[in-house]
Amino acid sequence: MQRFRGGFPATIDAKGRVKLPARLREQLEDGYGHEVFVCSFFPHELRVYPLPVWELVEERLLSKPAMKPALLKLIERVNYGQLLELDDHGRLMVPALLREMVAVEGEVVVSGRINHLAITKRSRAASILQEESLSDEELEELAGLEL
Amino acid sequence: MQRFRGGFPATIDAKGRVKLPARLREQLEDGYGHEVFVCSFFPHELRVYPLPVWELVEERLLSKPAMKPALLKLIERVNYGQLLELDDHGRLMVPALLREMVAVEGEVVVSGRINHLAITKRSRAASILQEESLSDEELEELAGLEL
DNA sequence: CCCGTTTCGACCACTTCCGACCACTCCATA
DNA sequence: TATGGAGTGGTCGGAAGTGGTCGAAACGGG
Repeated sequence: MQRFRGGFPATIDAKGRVKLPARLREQLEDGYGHEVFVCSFFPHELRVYPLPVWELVEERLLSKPAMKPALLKLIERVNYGQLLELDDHGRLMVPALLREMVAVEGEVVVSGRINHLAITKRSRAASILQEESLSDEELEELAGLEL
Repeated sequence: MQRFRGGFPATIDAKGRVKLPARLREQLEDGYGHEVFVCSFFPHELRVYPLPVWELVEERLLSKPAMKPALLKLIERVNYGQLLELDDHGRLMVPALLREMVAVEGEVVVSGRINHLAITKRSRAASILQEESLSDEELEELAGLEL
């Protein structure tokens, strides 16, 4: 199974178009075709799932027996997602509704996350990478991971 | 399993290219080929993993059951990494995004760290080597190590 | 129902970037 | 001094990214 890896810069223009970086687009189109499902789990990012992958994720979401509040919130968000196609330049046209709900526009980073792509504001990525080192407790957690 | 050992000077030129020191490059290419994954765990350094090694590390990172905050931060950082190839001179082209986000440029040190290479600013390496002696507590920790 | 406004997909043109290639210097060794 | 490996710097063309126009379709109000 093809894994998405790597973070690349991109921009969302005034019309809401995002050009997926070539490296990620290759991985996407070779493995799954050019249909994707775009949605948001969290306010700071958009997620782009290849359609076949999304169908599995959706299955898993809906099959959960107990409708815990967190799950309900998630499903409500997902319902505002969109099934989209890449145009011939590999661009996604993100509908106005999604753009409004998720505050991503202008300079963004598109990053591979194993089974989907994430679109986040570049400023957010920068602040995460530049964040000062982890606390002692956090370092403790990572001990034994053999990184 | 090939272990990386040794610290060597290198420079990152204006285009973001780093020539891996020959000694380390031999160890890398002989053992694993010329595909690498470059990412940042901490703001002051880049890490270069041979692809086969990275796949193991990634597995270990993702398989941790409890998503502790420190782990989440780490994974988010890793998502901005890049899959790269060495050019025919053994140089890595570090993408602008990573260069911006991790403050490494100009004079650096490339050092072997068992299973990966680290790229840090040379000034940082220098200050560590010149650092004043350890505190009493720190010396205490080291007792019995037979160094 | 009709028309003005908005939205979106297709198409086109320009700019930027980066990866491949080449040229040169600096040492160490013979 | 000749030679080869290592490190450094630059160029150049094709690919990738960016920005715009135009027309069809969708929508809402009168």
